[in-house]
Amino acid sequence: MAYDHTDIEKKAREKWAGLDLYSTDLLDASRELYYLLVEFPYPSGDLHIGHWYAFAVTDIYARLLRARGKNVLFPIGFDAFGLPAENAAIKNGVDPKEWTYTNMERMREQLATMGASFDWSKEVVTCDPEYYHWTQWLFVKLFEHKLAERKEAAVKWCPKDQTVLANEQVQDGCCERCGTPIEEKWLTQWFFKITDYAERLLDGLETLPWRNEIKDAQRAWIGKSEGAKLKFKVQGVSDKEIEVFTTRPDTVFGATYVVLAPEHPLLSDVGFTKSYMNGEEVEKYVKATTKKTERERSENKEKTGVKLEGVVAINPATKEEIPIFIADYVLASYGTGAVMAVPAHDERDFEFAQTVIASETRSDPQSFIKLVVEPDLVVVKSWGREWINGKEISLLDEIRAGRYPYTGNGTLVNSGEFTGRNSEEVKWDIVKAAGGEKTTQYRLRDWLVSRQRYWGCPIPIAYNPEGKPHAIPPEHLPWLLPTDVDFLPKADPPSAGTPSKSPLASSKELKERVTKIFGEDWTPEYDTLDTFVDSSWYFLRYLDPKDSHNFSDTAFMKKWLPIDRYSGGAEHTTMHLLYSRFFIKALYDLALVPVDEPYAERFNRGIILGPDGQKMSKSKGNVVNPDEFVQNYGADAVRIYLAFIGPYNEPGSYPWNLDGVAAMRKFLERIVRLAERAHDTAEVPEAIQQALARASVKVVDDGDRFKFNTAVAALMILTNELEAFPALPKKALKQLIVMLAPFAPHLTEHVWEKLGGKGSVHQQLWPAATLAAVEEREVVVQVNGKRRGSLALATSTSESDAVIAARIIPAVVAALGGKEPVRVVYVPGKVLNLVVPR
RNA sequence: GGGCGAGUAGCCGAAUUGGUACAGGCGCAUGGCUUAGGACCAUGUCUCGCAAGAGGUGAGGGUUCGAGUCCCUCCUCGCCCACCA
Repeated sequence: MAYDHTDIEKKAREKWAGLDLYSTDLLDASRELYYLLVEFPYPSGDLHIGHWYAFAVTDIYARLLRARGKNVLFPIGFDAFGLPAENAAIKNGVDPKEWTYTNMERMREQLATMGASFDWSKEVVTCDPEYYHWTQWLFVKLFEHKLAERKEAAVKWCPKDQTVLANEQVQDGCCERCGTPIEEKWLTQWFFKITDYAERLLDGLETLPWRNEIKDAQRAWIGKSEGAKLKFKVQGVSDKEIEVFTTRPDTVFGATYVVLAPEHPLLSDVGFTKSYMNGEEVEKYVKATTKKTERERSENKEKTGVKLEGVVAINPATKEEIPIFIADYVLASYGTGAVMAVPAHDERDFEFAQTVIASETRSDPQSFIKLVVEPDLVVVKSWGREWINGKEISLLDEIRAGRYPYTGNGTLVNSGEFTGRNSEEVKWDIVKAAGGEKTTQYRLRDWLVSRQRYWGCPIPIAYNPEGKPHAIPPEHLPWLLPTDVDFLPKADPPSAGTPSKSPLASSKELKERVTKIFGEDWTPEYDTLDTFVDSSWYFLRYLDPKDSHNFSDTAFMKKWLPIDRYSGGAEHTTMHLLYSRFFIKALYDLALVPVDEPYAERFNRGIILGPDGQKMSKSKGNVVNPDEFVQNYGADAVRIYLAFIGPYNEPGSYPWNLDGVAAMRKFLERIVRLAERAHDTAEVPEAIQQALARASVKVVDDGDRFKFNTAVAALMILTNELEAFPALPKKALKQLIVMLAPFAPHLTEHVWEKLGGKGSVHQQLWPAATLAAVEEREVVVQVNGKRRGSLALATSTSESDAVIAARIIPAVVAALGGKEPVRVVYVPGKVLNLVVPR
């Protein structure tokens, strides 16, 4: 029986299609329901190794679950809006829609060659009006409940893609998509109020059984910090005050100046700007910093800033007059965009005092360093010595001399009535005394969802003549993406208050549509939605993608949610995963979905490296093309290899071994040969039954843990064991084939037929594992923890009987050296340790 | 700089709760079969040792009858965040 994989795979797929094997009957509750989700792909055009790793391996689990009698929903679709389609349009003049749909067609065919058992009848395509109709409907719901709102804020801008980006989409100060250094702008944009849910997003993590890496990454991203808002009155301009956020209000007595971010709103407040004399210099600095990319701002270690001349703020604790600066080390987008500077107790403020203050005020920077917290002597004792400038000096002396910022807690000094108290203990009393209020800040920013791009879901909003946004009424949804549009991005970035330069602004049809519905002087929203909005709810739509009355079916949602297991990439931890958790929580509050966490389990898979152990990249020339291997060795060999390459339950990185797929091919060929010599014997020998049962249990356990590497190893061991039997019953071999079927769906279908199996191998139930209660197990006998022999003992053997048996072993007798054990440690079935005095 | 994770053979990796360290695969070696084979089969493959045995999971220490697994210090690598007040 030759193994012609091309022919075998083609025939197997035709057979499955004929039997309609993978359509899920959502109403069939006679079996246990299981919703297995894998992140849907972007239709980039070609299936690469990452796609195979994502879909083929998750498919193994879908098939395992079905074999175990579960009613499995394993859907697929396309995250089809997005920048690459539009960029292709700009570059090659093709219609983004055509580009996208052509790619999807190709990818459907390619996905089929994997042997993936997706239920295509529930396919979801986010750029179909039937889908984005409901994205828009959900947007309107959020808008009506003030969870979607327009506001002015410091936002990230990509000068190449000509669009704003969400905070999460900036990596290393660069645009996630194109790598261009991003700029910060102050703009009016649409936001989802994810910060309202910060606390609940944190709470929800407590009960989720996800791996800690994922939960910790989300916690870090949300970045909760407890602190206080304090108000610094501006002297001379009575109604102005500068509000700062600090996590260390206990150091307020040491605040010797205040710093505003260059984008701080006060700097565009006429009442305030006329209060200082060096307006020109300030404006120059502001302009210079806003021009800088975020990367330039953070890479430049040297701090810069300008003092506002002729105006001072009042420290609310000391009532002293202190200078005001602007400096770009203060972020406009965090806290209040202003900080109180305590150079004695904050490294950044200390550095600023050493450099900028020295040059800006012509006074001794030391006069700004006011010690208010002294390290407790206990602390100093344990780490109190440091080498500074090559000399060993008491750190306490350095701190007292103002030559070293001390950022820990300790005893307050120079702090009025609080002097002598513990800084941590009186922190909140100081807030009260200074007239401030306790607040919690989050690193998480509201989710910016507007994009100045064409190929996205149109935001279903129109503006009245006063510029107030109104939702497009439901009867006009889907709010279609116009086609009479010039995609080319406009050169100038938008600025606050100016009309949008988005591609949609060039559509006459869109404007006419708005005029017709709302009247003259009304204008459409020209921005489109971030594609992460599309993907925040797609898994709800899978339940009934053709429903034209609802975004999803309530009865189905009650049955099938939450998703049992979600398989995806680690790169989505702080983006998609966080966004969709927020989205579901918001919809839960609006009573639209029955659960407030979407995913019961989440598994982040790893990545496949090139054969050289480096990340695959065209420039390194180490890209592995899966098609080549599929052609030479078959899809099944590639599937098994990917399952075998490493544990799927942790986001490690695994180098592609050039001989690996060939090895799996050899394994499959051994299976074929094994099938050829199987007999119609009626009885399956006990030893074979046990080998089958061991594999059956192991594969199920490992599968549930997403450890397909050891599951494959178990099947290899089983194959080795079966090969050793001269007479192989077909019955036994069929069980091996059923267990191998999830991994190698095509070949096993072929072999199943050859063995005379009925129907499809994929309709067979998992072999019941009747592991004989093993009476005897090998027990290791140790003397003082050293292995001295072993015994085959029933698990029911008592400790004293075990000791008697052990004391007959010569090596044990020798090791005991005539001494009596003073202690015996006996773990039945595992170990017997005799402890003697040394 | 901060957070998280990981270091086991020539390579990828096994080792559910602390209980025989290195399963399975690759690679390599020897032999068989063969006109030949990069096919297939068999055997071997952590180190030292003829053997009995001893040592061995990045380094050092600790807890324990017993540590790859737990604790402390350090080193290296990876990922994420990064002037977040």
